Amino acid sequence: MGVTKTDNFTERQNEIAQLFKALGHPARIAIIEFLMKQNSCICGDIVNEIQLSQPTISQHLKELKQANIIQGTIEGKTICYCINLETMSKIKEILSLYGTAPAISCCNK
Amino acid sequence: MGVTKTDNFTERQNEIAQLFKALGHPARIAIIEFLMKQNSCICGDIVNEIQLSQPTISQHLKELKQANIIQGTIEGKTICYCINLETMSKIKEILSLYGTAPAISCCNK
DNA sequence: ATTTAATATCGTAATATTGCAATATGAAAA
DNA sequence: TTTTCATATTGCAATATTACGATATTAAAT
Repeated sequence: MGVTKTDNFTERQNEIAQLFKALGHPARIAIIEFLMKQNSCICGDIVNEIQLSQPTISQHLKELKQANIIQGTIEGKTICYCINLETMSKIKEILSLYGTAPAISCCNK
Repeated sequence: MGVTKTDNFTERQNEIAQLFKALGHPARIAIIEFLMKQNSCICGDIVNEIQLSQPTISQHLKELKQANIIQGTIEGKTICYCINLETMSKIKEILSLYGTAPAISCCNK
């Protein structure tokens, strides 16, 4: 149905999935990498950097913002986006929980 | 269009996005958490644990398998799935690249 | 050989996502 | 205050995802 049955899962599971989903598109990965590469905030040059239309980039930025992965501050008629380090740490913490080696395992012998 | 323009991005960016996309559903998060909780491989009791039909679970397992996040080994008429720790480390490495504080930043003052 | 049990695949309906052209908005510059 | 520039929103077409019933597959048990 294309509709996710969120009721079956915990709030935390849904929240985690939302975070990863927001990272699950190459344009959004490219945006994050660009923000990192700049080592500071940039504004609208993302559109020049990435070969997608301005509305499409704007939409991807919106999704990253909604997931709290980036944040934007208005600077005159420009907007300055950068990575939300708190959210990034949060994601890393989640992953450390998933990545520890189990004592017994049939597959990792 | 619902179609992702993968050509605009590097192979690595597409690969990373695929990994996160695979993690971007609460059922798949629940599956991973269950696999971790078991601290060993499990088989088909995922269907009992998660309130989704057997075909749906099977589909989610397939996606996780294709992304190399889990792996399954056949054990008689049962299949034993477990987390692929190598892939998990890979994802963690990627995130460490994204999560380091930039020297100059307009948002994190 | 048949049955049973576990998992996968197919087909399909409902909904979500992606992308863009057109247009709106909002703030500085002229 | 009109223009200009940067970004957001709307509307829509194409494709992808999610979910499940029905059915296939596969291997052990009888």
